[in-house]
Amino acid sequence: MVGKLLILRKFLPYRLSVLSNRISQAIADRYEEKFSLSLPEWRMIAVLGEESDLSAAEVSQRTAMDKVAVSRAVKNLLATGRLERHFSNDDRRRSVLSLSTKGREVYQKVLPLALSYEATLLSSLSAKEQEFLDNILNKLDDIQLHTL
Amino acid sequence: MVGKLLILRKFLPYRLSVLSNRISQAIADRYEEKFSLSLPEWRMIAVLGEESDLSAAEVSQRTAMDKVAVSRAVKNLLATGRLERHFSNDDRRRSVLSLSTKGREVYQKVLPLALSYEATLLSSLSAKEQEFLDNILNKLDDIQLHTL
DNA sequence: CTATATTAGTTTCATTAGAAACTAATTGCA
DNA sequence: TGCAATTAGTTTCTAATGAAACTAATATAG
Repeated sequence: MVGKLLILRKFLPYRLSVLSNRISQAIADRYEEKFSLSLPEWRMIAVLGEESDLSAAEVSQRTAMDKVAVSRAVKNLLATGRLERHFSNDDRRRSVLSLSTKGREVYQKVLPLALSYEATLLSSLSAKEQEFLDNILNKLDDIQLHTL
Repeated sequence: MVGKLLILRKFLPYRLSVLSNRISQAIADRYEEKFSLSLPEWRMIAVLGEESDLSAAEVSQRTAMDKVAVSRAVKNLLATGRLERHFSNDDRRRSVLSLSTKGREVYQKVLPLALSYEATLLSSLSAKEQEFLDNILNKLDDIQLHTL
């Protein structure tokens, strides 16, 4: 009986982790260097650039960040004047978040950087590979890991 | 002139990050719960299960963990009796690491869990998609991010 | 040789991230 | 009403992470 092997560098979870960390780190370094923006802060700017007047919980849902991370990003972005916050009249616990003029400027500057970053990644892939990748990621996203 | 959009949930670096974090977290939870093994410790066990008598630097290279992470994993695995260490006679700075009997037992138990985990992920993909994914990851790995 | 530079690995220190506890506002129900 | 349960968001406390400083061994230049 031959034992099964696990070659770490071919193991899918490991490969995804190493690749993703390398990419995230490279991006985070750039945002930090050029805009003094952490990755959570950048994500927050990204979603609010797409859609305004979200609550912290809605930002949390759209960015996959937990509420603590969102709370800290809000705090920092408010402190640096890139975010505006007021509170809902319906429910005065709910924050209503939007980018300030300064925040929109940052968004407009970071946007091309982010898109060109992604374009560089995708440029190594054929059109067909890009299409496959999109489908593959969708399928992997759907797996219910807790049932394992 | 129409501004470009960045929809976070379709942005490749973001998708990879969320997927990878979800998978890594699920795996880490299992290893922790069943074997009191952190993910860095598990990675170390995985490479030493494949190949014995590596130095810390060699483990670092094979696991993509930095030397501090390796040093801590060594410390913990020694403390729990799952690792053996001696030092090279050629160069008494270099550690020579291998799994203890107990460490090999852990390896043999975790191995099927890891493989079935991966199998679950892959089972959502067709054979063709699996092949594409392998190639795609190889290509993405080769991109030199620092030149951006 | 021997003094300086380099290398392997560890420790320390500062930052980050997450879990749990907390505050304040709202809802539901007796 | 009014009191318990829930929800939104914040703060606090602890653990994980990485950079930089450190120790010990080896290699190299004079």
